[in-house]
Amino acid sequence: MRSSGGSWGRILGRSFYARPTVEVARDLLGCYLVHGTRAGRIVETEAYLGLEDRAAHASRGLTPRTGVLFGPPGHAYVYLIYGMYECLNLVAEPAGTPGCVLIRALEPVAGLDGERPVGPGRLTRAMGISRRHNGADVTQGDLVVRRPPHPERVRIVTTPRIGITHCSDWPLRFFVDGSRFVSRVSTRIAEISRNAE
DNA sequence: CAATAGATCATCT
DNA sequence: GATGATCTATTGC
Repeated sequence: MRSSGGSWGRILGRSFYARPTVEVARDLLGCYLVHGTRAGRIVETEAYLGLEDRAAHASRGLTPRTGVLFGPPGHAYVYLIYGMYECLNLVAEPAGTPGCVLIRALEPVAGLDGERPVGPGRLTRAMGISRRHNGADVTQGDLVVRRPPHPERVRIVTTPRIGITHCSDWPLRFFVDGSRFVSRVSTRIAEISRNAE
């Protein structure tokens, strides 16, 4: 696999991420998360916004931890949750504006050796992603996202986000309709629509 | 099935 | 010192 013509498509560049967080979250569905020889197809995401979104880390403002969220788009934000699991986010919006997309579930594609990359804490474990990737540029290097040459046209289901206490009604969770690899399907559905590809 | 408890620690108050 | 964008095992119906 070469960087331009690999079987998993072209690497998503900075401009893909420098857009409204919700757009990025929806458009990431169907793309491939690739770390070394491991790869998975993104089938579930959540958008986390800025100061107005009390569920987002960025709502606390600029702190040592949240610095990446206020930085340039196309970087990884990885943090430890519940002392035990690590969550992978991709920073969106232009530099200076916070916003990120939590990757919640992957469909296994390569190198995962039977581990089910479903759920934010499990997929990082399966993909070998950890806090060492915090701040890493995902438009180049060993951790990247690729868009397939001919993306499958899918239905996108929109629901409230999972596992949060604030803003728990905001419809900011997106998943590929019908995928077996979604963390929880039985949530009340806000909307079903189609993606652009 | 659904509901609950426990593990475990960086971050912020 | 409390909290939390989780997961697993266990209990209870």
